[in-house]
Amino acid sequence: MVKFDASTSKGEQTRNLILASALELFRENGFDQTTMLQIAQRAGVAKSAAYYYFPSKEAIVQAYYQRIQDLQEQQSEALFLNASTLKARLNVAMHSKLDLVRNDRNLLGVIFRYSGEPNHPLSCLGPQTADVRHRAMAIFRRAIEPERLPKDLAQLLPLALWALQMGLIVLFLYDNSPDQQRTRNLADGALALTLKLLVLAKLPLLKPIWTRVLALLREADLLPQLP
Amino acid sequence: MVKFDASTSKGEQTRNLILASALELFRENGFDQTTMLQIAQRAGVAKSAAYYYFPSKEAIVQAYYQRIQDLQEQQSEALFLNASTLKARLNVAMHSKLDLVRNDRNLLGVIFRYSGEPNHPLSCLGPQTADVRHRAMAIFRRAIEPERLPKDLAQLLPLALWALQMGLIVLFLYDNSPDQQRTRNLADGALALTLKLLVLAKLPLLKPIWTRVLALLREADLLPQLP
DNA sequence: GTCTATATAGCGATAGAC
DNA sequence: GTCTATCGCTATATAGAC
Repeated sequence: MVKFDASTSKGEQTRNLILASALELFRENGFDQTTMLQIAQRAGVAKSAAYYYFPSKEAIVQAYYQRIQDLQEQQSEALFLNASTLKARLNVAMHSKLDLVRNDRNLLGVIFRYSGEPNHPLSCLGPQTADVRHRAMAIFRRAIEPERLPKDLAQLLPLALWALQMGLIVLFLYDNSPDQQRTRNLADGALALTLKLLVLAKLPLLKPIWTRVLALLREADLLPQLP
Repeated sequence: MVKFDASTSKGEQTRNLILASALELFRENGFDQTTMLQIAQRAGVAKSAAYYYFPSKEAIVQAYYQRIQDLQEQQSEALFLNASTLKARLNVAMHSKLDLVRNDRNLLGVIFRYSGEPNHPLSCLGPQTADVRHRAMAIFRRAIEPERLPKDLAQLLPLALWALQMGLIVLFLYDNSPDQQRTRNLADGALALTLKLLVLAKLPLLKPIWTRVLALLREADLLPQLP
């Protein structure tokens, strides 16, 4: 039977407790240095209880990342209200994610562990994580929604901006400049350039280039075919 | 004292034996299903001997990847001799790597495991793997060498093409079309587009775009500063 | 459905042989 | 420098309690 208040059911509470304990320990001692036993002990449960809720230590980080995505959805929705230009909205969509993970750069890298293994359930590019991936793209879709863009660009942009964001997150993890300012500047510059390219895209000289890019991506099955 | 014939010294032989045994087992049973004990047993040594030569199971895959890089250097050098156009040379540089890993797609994904962890010795973007990374870029540098390209483009292209190659390799791992033809076509299309953009780059309309891209990458410390 | 106690197998470290 | 024997610790599976 479905619980009415699943968010605070007994199981959900225990799960949250384990997640919170794990994040504390990860932040204190690092991911690899933390053991499942420590996590369970801090949460006051048996080790096997932790495995009941999370199939692996890495799965805890995946749960953390889903929570980040929840938060980004809430925050960006609020920030969009005060963002009147496309530029402002793209900046919100791009930077709000970086803002949320700013203090967890050590932790976040674990998300990428199985990116080269298509069959692993935690592959950040695999079918099992499609939900959080599509939700991240949806935020970019919301950002460009008010504009009157051609259909194919409206289709391409969320994917392209999501890919840019993933790349920037990786750079963010490697960035040792103060407050990762280098990555922030690159994000700003890349978005400004995107806007410039959107304008130039209409010119007859560049139109065939755009057409080719879109055709290529469709052939590679990276974009859904147009109806 | 330095050995004269290091490639066939006792240690090197054992190391090669362990590497070969590991690759056999990885291909037979998969990376995760294979244990260090199995590897050592097939090589006829103690488990701790395997750990003497390779600090971890993942490090064996890294050694495999370095060997692939060796082979690509030899092969591309030979193939360059018959490649007279820039297009042909770029195709050699891009496809020869894919050709070499074609049958090890399960294995290869492991090299991306620590891509989000800058301090891990096996991070494919970290300082400890810079050598193989720079060697991969050098092949693209050799491919464009005969052309008379402006200095900044000659600097940008090896990095950009290497990044493209890394992306294509990931796609290659996820590509379930026959012989990964989808990825091959995307590689061809992306290279053709690159050539087109090189031509258009000289136009006054696009010159400022190029300048901006280069400035952005320099600011982000992704390209070495010009003298 | 939620959780525990127990068991196993593998990683990786260490001390030391040759 | 090359390699072995051994050991502690951890991840994770399983059987079953409530």
